[in-house]
Amino acid sequence: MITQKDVARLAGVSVSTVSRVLNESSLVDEKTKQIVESAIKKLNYKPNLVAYGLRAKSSKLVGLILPEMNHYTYASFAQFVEGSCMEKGYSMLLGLHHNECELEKSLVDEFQRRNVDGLILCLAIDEQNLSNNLMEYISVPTVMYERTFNNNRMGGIRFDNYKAGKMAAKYLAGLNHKNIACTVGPMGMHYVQDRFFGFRDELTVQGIEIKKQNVLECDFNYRVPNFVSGEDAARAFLDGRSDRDIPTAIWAHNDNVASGVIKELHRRKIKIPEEISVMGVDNIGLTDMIYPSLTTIGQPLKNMAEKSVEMIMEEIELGEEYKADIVIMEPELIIRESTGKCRS
Amino acid sequence: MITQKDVARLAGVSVSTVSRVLNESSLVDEKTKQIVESAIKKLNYKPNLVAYGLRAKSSKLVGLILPEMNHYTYASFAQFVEGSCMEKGYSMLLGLHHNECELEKSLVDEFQRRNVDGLILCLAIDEQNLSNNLMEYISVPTVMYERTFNNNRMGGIRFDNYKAGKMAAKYLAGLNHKNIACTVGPMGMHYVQDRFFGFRDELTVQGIEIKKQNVLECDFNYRVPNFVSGEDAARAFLDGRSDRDIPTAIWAHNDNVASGVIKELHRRKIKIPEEISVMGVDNIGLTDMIYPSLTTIGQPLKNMAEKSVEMIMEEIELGEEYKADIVIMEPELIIRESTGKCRS
DNA sequence: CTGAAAGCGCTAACAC
DNA sequence: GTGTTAGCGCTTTCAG
Repeated sequence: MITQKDVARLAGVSVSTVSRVLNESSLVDEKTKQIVESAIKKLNYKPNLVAYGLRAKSSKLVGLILPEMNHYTYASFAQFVEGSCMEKGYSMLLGLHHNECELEKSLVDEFQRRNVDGLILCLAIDEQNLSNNLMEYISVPTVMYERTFNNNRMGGIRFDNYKAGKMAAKYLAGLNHKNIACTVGPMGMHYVQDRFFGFRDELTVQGIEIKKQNVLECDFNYRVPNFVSGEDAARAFLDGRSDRDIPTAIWAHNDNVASGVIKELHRRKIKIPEEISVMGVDNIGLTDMIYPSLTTIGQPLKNMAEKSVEMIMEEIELGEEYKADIVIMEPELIIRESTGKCRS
Repeated sequence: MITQKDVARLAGVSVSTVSRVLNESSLVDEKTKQIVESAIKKLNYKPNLVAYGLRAKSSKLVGLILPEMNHYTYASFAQFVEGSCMEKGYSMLLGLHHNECELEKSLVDEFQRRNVDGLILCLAIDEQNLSNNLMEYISVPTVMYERTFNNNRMGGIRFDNYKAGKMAAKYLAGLNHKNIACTVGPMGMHYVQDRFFGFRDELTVQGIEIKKQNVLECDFNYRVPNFVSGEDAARAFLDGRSDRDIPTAIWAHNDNVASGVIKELHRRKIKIPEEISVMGVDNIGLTDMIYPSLTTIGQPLKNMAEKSVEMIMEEIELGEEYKADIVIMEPELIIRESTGKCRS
């Protein structure tokens, strides 16, 4: 390993001069600067970031903690976070907690022991369960992703799930659908609730009532893949019903579930969207790859990732002055082929 | 931040004693050990890993460098690598180079400056272009993922692409298909070549000749999504052909492309697999979510990830003694709904 | 068995 | 302007 010492020796100066050149603390003679710089180049010296971090008490490291990576939204979010960090001269540590609190805690610990400058965190559990527990462990600037809560100490960023639900309902109502079904995840999760309440409220505004048997809570327990829940849901909405009772539109609370719905409809040779319109939320990569391509409400993942990193940077900069804020990002209606006018 | 100093003060011992307790270098009296341990607990002291790393010249950090995260195989591989690292007490830095050599180089640089103990690297470019360039920059234990090459300095791990091609061909031939089409990526990439050569060679073994117009090189340039290439390919295999000329089976060189093929077939109301069988490679999450679910040749991503980390650990341990090895992992035939017996 | 001291590679006061 | 010195939090000789 080449160190400042080596450079200093070659250039015939002291290490602090080398340091000064590197940090552009202008108080260095142009001539010595040149000499040092050529020595740096000759030795191909690169400052060691561990030592820098120890001394400067800043690691230039951001820790990103997510549930998993097998899910498009997380993978994509991670990709954008990485990009933003890189751009700002930070590297990204990635940890996955698989929705296990123990793992989550040890990741937080580990990352803090690595002096991360900031943490972007998507909690394993609902905000209720956590507040007392994990919160005290965290002593670095943190942005909560997706599961936010107000503690005016940590920033948060999330998607406007309520509005997403409303947009979906409005769009389907605008296509003249009256008999509408939907899936929901476990209502314990805020974001799940929000999506559903938005959907229901907007239907009410539109003068549409959603029948109880047309709302299906999926067994969203991480043991059954989402799309299988979708297949089950489609079955529930179709089996043993008279034609009049069959919904003309199905809104799934996420795209994975929607893909399962579509799969089951294909299996039954039901035409999409001619007979039944299908819609999701998230705008994952899959939406364009299936037939028919899926109409959905998109999350602005890139913006959310960039904003998260910006918030972290701001928090790092301001320190105590920082005032925690929860940023809620706008959903976007993305119309593809899986939805159409109601024909009955 | 709580440091050893604080613990030492509280326990009434020296920092070196604290360090000894932490590192279990047994030469410490049971009684003082107890005192120190209770002080540690009381203060909730956690050793700082940056300082440890600087001193020990081991960061307990593995750097994973991949092209991107929007692709299922990479996301999944990353997930498994993270899990393996975690298990072994390592954290994972993640970097994405988006197939840009410049970015790749700066990631390697950056990670090395962070004293990563090892690197798992999926190159941005084909091995040819790189050897002179990047190789010299890398001075830590490295495992090449997916794009391997023999330089007996770095380990490598990849999927047996040739065999994957063979397995696909054998399976389709076994279903009695004779008129078979396939897609290929840019033949400059070894792994693309391997898949195709395996496919072609096995067809020859089976006494089947693949017509030139039934091999379509996709414009696999990262500007067009894979699945769009698949749609284009399907069109090319179908348009302006007499019924006799239309293939009864299409093998795509990856699952994303296969999904595009399926999409286009749906659009034309062609029954899968009754009229045309479709098959892919990789076994990405999508394969189960589309209709019909996709028969494919699976990569053992979990094994590959675990093996990569093991190789890194071995290399770290053995140092100069380490003998670089290229490990080639077995493909697995996964039969789903998109393929069936030839009916013509 | 334990404490004191040196040093990992770097930066920042403080002299000169 | 530049060199000297101290110190970030830790481990590891070396004495005792």
